[in-house]
Amino acid sequence: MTTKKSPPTEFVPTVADVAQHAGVSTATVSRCLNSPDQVQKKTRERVLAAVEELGYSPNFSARSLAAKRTNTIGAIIPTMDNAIFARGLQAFQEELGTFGATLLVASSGYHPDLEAEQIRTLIARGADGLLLIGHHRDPSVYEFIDRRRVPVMVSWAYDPTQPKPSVGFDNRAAMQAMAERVLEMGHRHIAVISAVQANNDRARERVSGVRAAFQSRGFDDQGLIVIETDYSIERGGNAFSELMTQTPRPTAVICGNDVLALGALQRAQSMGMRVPDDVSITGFDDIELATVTVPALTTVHVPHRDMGREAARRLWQMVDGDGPHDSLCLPTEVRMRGTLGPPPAT
Amino acid sequence: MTTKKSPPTEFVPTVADVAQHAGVSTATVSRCLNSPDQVQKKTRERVLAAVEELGYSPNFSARSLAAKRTNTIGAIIPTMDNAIFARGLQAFQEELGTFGATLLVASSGYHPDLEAEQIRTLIARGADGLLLIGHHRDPSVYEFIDRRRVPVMVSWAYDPTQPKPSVGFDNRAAMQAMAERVLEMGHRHIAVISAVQANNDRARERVSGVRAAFQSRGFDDQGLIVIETDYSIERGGNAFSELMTQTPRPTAVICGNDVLALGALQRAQSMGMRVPDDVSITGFDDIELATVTVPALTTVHVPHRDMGREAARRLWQMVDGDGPHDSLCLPTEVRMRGTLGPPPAT
DNA sequence: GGCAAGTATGTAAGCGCTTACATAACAAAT
DNA sequence: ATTTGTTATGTAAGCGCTTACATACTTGCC
Repeated sequence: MTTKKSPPTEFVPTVADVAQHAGVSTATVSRCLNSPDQVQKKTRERVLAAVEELGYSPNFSARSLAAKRTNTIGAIIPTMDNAIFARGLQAFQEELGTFGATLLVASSGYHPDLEAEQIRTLIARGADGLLLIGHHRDPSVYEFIDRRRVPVMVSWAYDPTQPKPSVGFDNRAAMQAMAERVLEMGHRHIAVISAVQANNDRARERVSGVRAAFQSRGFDDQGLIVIETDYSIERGGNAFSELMTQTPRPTAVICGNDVLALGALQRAQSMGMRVPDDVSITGFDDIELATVTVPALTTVHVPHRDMGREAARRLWQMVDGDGPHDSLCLPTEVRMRGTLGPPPAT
Repeated sequence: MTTKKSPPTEFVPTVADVAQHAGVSTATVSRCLNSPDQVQKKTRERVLAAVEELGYSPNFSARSLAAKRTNTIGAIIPTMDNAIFARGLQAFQEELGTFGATLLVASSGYHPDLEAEQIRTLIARGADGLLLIGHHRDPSVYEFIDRRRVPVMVSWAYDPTQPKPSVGFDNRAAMQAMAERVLEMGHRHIAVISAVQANNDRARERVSGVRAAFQSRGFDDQGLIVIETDYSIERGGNAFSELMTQTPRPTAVICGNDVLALGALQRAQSMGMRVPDDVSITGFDDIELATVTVPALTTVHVPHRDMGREAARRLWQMVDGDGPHDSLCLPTEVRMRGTLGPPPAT
């Protein structure tokens, strides 16, 4: 039940009210709020007192309309469902906060069309800059963005040959390192559970990293089984089940991310298989959950927080008018934990 | 490296451009976009063609400034870190989408001051309505909200005696049902790992639900141990460790949510305890992970999606000017899975 | 044919803010 | 005392849109 206890009379103060209250012009009030050192200390204090007293807070729409600037950054991530992007985005947001900028997040569900629409929406909403995940998208999308002169930062990927700057990591090299560890353990029957590679350059790079490992170690990658599936715990489990019906049965399953790996691990256990004795499983991302499973997940650690922070810094510099920026590649690292071991003796 | 391939000349069309292009006035263009049936079919088609051709999309700031409406709903959740709010919020967002509204999300980190600030920010940004988690907050916050005449919907809680309408569930009754099951299993030494109860009415209600269960079953709740901690897997684990040092050692640990329970479960296992043979553990929320642990988590299922959807519908009705709304209480349900069993024979 | 009652479109006044430019106030230099 | 330069504040023109009101055009009916 809503008790409509007669609310206090609606009065939302505007600059004009503050100006009158402080005995100055609206311009001075505006300056007090936006570039305080342009106004004399004494005046400033008077204005700020008026602001306080009236409970004034500037109207965002009016401000953005006049200033042609929203102090808002848009980010479009593939999904909020799992924790993969959470930590990096959190750091991104925190860093933006130190510049007085706000973050607007949208998720595309790994769907290119939806992503394009979200980009349009965020730009229409006046986003001063955009954070996008991965380089791959339709050229028309980039055309639209360039037309509106909106700075873009790409993250969760690193490719200096692409037109947009990125702060990320080398998905291919990272996965190659992981796959090499798997090969070194003695595994020869290896399978990959990957995200759908179409429209996802990170997934493609990771699979190609596995192949690169085979080559670098002098093996043939013809026999490598790759299953593509959506990211979810259950899908990971299903893919794992499918893999276990193959002959020869893979002794190691390399997963495109931790969520998939979690699903595989859980399925293995509920199938009565011991990990890593009967089968090895590896992940990618090193989300919090990876340390909590039993055994803990062997995975590729990604410096999510550093990545988010640095992406925010550089993107904001671009927004603030500084010239184009170089890309930055952050180091990843294989975290050996409990799910990778030598193949079974058989 | 950023290749600044000379971008196409910047030209962002405005209503005036579209109007001229279609040979009508700006008012007509505006009407075409906002209330299409007010304009004749023939004219409308002409205008829409111009819109298409110029790639026009209305400036959000200008539109909100003029219309005094943003079609934006703000939501402030305690945390994005774990999955607890993800599903409900997703449904909330989807439902809003069907009304043409957008969602702005902020997180407060369970901190009342931060939450108050976020509320101010969202209102300054012109949010037409607000989704808040739980009823409890400082009266001055509600005063501010009422002054601005911003409709508020409370969720993840249900209390029809509170001034703001809510769409949620009865935290107390839900937890009472769970605790009764635990008691029925024969447990007498029971501990609770709760979120910090200060400023969190949901946590308080849940603990009080456990006590209510003791009473309803004719037991004394004096011996009930309650540990408060932040929500995180690790904190849950630490709390669990601490509980296991108590004498008599609890045979069942009721957790305030699934994340805490997950931490407890994992810690139990890494301590070499068998669940539920040596100790029972229960959760709350039924997030995806709860079904994936081994054994799967016995927990309280909350209809997150229904809750989100219904909250969106009702909040939007309030925004659209319909009168005050009743609160809605959704049913919860104890999901018996693998982590609750009878106490050990000893 | 003329009038009332619609219906479709145009005109123009803001919405609340920022900011280029104008002005005022003052200090330093002549 | 006048000029010049510097700094602090004021004036007012928009930013791109919506919408109340005015106007023009239909149509139906006596």
